[in-house]
Amino acid sequence: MNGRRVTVTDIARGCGVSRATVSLVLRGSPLPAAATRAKVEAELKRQGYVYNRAAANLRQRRSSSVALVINDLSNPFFADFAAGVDEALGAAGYVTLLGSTGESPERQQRVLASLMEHDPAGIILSPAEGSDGVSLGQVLGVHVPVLVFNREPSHVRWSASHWDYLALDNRRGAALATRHLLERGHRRIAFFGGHAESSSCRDRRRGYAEAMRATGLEPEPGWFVETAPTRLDAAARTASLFTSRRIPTAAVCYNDAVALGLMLGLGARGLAAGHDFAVTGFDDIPEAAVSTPALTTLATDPRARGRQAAERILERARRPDIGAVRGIAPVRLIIRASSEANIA
Amino acid sequence: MNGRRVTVTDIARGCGVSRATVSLVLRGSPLPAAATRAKVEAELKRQGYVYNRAAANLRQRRSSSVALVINDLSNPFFADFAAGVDEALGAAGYVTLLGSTGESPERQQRVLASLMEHDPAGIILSPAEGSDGVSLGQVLGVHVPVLVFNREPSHVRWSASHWDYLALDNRRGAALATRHLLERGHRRIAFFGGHAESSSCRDRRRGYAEAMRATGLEPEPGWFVETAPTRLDAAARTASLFTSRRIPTAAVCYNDAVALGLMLGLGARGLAAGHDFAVTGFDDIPEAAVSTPALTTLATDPRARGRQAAERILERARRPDIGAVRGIAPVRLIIRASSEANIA
DNA sequence: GCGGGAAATTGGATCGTTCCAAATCCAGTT
DNA sequence: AACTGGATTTGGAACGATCCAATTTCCCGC
Repeated sequence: MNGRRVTVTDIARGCGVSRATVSLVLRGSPLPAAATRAKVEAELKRQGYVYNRAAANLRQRRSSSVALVINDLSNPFFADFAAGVDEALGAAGYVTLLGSTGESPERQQRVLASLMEHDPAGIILSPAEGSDGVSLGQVLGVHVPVLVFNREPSHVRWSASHWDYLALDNRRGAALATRHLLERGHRRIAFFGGHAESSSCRDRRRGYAEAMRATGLEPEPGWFVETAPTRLDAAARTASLFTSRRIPTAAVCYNDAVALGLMLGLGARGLAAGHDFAVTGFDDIPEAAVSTPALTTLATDPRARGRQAAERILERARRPDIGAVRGIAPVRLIIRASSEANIA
Repeated sequence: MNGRRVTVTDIARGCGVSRATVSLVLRGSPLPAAATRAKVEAELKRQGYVYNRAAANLRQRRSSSVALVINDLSNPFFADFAAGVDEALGAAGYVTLLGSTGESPERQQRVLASLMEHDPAGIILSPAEGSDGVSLGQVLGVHVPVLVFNREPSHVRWSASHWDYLALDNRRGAALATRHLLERGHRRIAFFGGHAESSSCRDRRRGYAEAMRATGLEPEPGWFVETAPTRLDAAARTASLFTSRRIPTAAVCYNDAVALGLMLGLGARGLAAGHDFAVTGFDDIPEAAVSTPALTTLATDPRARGRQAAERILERARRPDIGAVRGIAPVRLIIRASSEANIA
């Protein structure tokens, strides 16, 4: 319980060799003689030595950590992503510096500034809503490798920056869901939920609209309903779908939370999702598989995305010279009962 | 994009003062004259200086990080806990070193060893299932403050250790749910689900039994049903409740997953939870509020637990001498429709 | 017994910061 | 002009590891 930690100097003194030799043993160099190595190793164990990586990193001018900044950890999608990042970083001998911002750009600035002081080898940032690329550029400086995940901050000149980008294939995902509903015979299909100005919502709307037009259908303005990306707001705005001149028989929803909210809202109007009205989501959160009805949605494998992000940032740390990479991760349509509705 | 980071020496040279003076300015000491301070600050901005906290920590022999090791980040309960920890640590100027173990004790050992090398000011550990206190003691050593969250590793001699402990008030929670059902007039109440050997299940069963006896009722052996803590297994074992000589009219469930499973199982037997049979859960997962019927359960506020854990570990880092603390966090009964059943 | 070359070991400087004791500065007194 | 004492400033040694050039040890053949 008393203070002072054991250092290489203590070990060196304890077994009559120099600090340099102890250091060689610690790093598994082949230089030390077998007998010396054994002697040192015994002493390390005897004194309960713990390596001080901070000191080593200082001398070696390198870093053994990567910062991970997450906008919303309580969202299982991001929590899984974080787990994936940590898993891959750990396997590569790096440690994860966590920062969560709770979707606040101001807090994000503070968190990033604090993490930068710990000299991370790279930064994986899932930006808070409303992040500004210029402010980000200010805290992050120009030296540290950065990977932006999932959504685009405003005012980023990607062409001029060295930031990597990794996002889901929102456009194709929404198109897959839309085509699925079209194949089931639906023609009046709405796009429900999300903040229209967010980059992910824009992309999903675009995929939806393209799939519609590819079948010769033009989405009506009344079929776009904007909501907060939460169950509650989605439920509250269900009515908006039924004021349109041509009432939709199905909806591609911005994400699962919104879809579940819509199903609640439909229930309140006496409509059964999956029977009177078809619904699809996005994300495949655990609840999607067990809701009533089970939700047709797009699986994104956030854990694998996390591993991918970690590997990419480490690769960039190794070779800072290569140009920025834009990665779009595939999504997979999972068909369940909620899209089984008959056509009204 | 080129290498070399700016150091105090660069700043000192850049504005003709000594390193020591720059350091004083950096730390906001009142010693430097206003004019000097201004000059230095301008230079700091001009060169885009970033503080190197690792170097400072080395010199000052202190640490500005706390390690957080989580058994299962993809569980929203723990993800929320992590968010709370990070929030409180960040507010106190500390950084979170994250490690996730995926419920593997072996990986937990590796993760802890790696984190220890970064010299954290403390460790918050939510142990993997099957953790062994002796192995933990080996990696953690005896110097670093430790707080164990939520479950007890085996073979820990708490009386001899300096580890803090923080868990939910399982016993009182189960008692609250039981009393609630008793007040609604139920007399034949079962305790449904969970692995009897887990510490949390033991505690909850105990709270239930105590509440029953306090009303002069003796729980019958047939009223204890063991299940895996999952929806599926709970649904499958519903029948066991109805083989008893005196068939229960209500059940206190081990957790929400089990309760939701039981409600499914009841439905399959033609019974409506909340109408023909009363059910309570534990955890208040997001789904509990929106299931049909909505689930009466115990809210545990994991985020607040996280803040609490962070504050406790920082307090201990400040004063390592005080004895170990065992903390039991309150839980709150949330009454919803699932416990509204009439008495059969 | 000795020169020579490989193998093993080592002292001292260094990473970027802070600590500390000592040095310098600058009125204001005598 | 010398002196005083508070306010500022500063050089150099740490912190715990690693790098590097230099030194010591060891073994071999002659």
